[in-house]
Amino acid sequence: MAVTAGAGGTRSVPGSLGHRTVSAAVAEALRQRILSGALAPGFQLRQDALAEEFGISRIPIREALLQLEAGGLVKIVPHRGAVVSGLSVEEIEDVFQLRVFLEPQLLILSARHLTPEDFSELRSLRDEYGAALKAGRIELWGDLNRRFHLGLLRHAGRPRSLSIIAGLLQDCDRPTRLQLSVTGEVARADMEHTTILDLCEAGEIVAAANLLRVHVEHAGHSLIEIYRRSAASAA
Amino acid sequence: MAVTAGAGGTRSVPGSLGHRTVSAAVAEALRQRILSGALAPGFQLRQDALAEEFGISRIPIREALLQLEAGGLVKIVPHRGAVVSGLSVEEIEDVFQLRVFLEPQLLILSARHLTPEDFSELRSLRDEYGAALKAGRIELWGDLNRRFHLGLLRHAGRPRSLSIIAGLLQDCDRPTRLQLSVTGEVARADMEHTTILDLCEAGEIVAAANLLRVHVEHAGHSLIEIYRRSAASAA
DNA sequence: CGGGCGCATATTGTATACGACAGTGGGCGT
DNA sequence: ACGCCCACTGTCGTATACAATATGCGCCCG
Repeated sequence: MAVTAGAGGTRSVPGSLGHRTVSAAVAEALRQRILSGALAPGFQLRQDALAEEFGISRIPIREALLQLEAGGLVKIVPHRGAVVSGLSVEEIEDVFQLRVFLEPQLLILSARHLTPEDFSELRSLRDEYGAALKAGRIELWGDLNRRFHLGLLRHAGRPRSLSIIAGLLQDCDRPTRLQLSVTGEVARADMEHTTILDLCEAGEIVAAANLLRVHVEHAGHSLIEIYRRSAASAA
Repeated sequence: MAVTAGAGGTRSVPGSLGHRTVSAAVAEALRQRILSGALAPGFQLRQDALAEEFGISRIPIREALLQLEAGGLVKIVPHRGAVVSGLSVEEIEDVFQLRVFLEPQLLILSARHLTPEDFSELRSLRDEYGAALKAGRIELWGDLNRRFHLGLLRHAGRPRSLSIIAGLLQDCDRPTRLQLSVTGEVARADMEHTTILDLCEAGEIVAAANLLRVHVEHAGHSLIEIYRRSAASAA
């Protein structure tokens, strides 16, 4: 369909991109905007405006918003529209506490089943992460971090836990990115990732799990510390 | 809207019900059907058929399906429709391990903040539960159990954990209901609920948390035991 | 002069209609 | 005879059009 509408004007729906449906593409685009902070928490998303901007009708917009609501990125109130949802300090603390408990546990289950291919993939993710760090490509950081963590835990045989962690990682990502002047933290994370990987490959699974726990704990404390100072936004 | 279409036939959308939109009502109706087992895992949901059955157009159906996919009840494949998703034994084990881990922890945080009103509400839920048990109203069981558990944990100050547990409880519900000839288990659960409530009210928080852990553990083991025997369905 | 009611408007929710994709069966070529 | 290509069919995805609902403002009444 897409490109018949020359009328639409200024737009850029990446139908060319790998997505199979327009609504999925829009969902992805909006997700990026929200995670990147371009759309601040509390911002109201109006269907008409989005539809016009993307040069499409409101139906795919609505379905995209539904998908985002599933991921907790927006909140939809019937007849009143969708607003970008933010996380309170309380919620962030909760998210990190869950990660601290769940991730090491899964790593212990998963580590012994990591294959050489897994290690190679994880190393390449870590390399990309380091490269993104050096290049200052902040917008890549969250996704790479997420894929790294999930890759580590992939073989734990706990599918539900894994999908929960995926959600937690995504929710960590946004507030983290907002206060990302702390590149020191990211560099530290990079080093810790490497060490965790080495420990896993060496069979030092418990040590790896402990380091992972510390790694997440530290990231959480650091983020909450920063978050508390700029006590402005609310949910 | 709705009722202009007398043509539809077997109408059942309860617009009278508290729902504010049709799609939400449809989502709820389908959720009930799936959780009650009326729609078996693997069943393909065709939008046309559902639209005709409810006497509405496909749009609210689509949005309802999106919402269900968010809750993990169905899986949507682009251009190929939605199928009811089932849980593998592996997933059920995971769900119960998560509950065993999370619920006692939250109870310890929540118990001391339960108000007299909370206790009164929880007792009345427990009473309803017992009444449903005696009356054999199986379809009420899951919802009451869910509300009871969530009510206990309400004041833990861990919003994200709470919503995760809500999802876990929902996912427990369906497989549990399928094999519900084990009324003995339900009766046992009823007694344990009462004891947990008493312990909380008496301030024996740790004891309550321990009993809650045992309660969930037992329910999990029992369900998995049964589930393994009738090893038929898959995800 | 203040408070409650009703209309106007903006936005969302739903219906209908059309175009597009995946799966399938028959016809054709080799 | 076997395999490939093409048109067909069923279903989904999206566009357009209409109806319903929430909000803000002005007006009437107390």
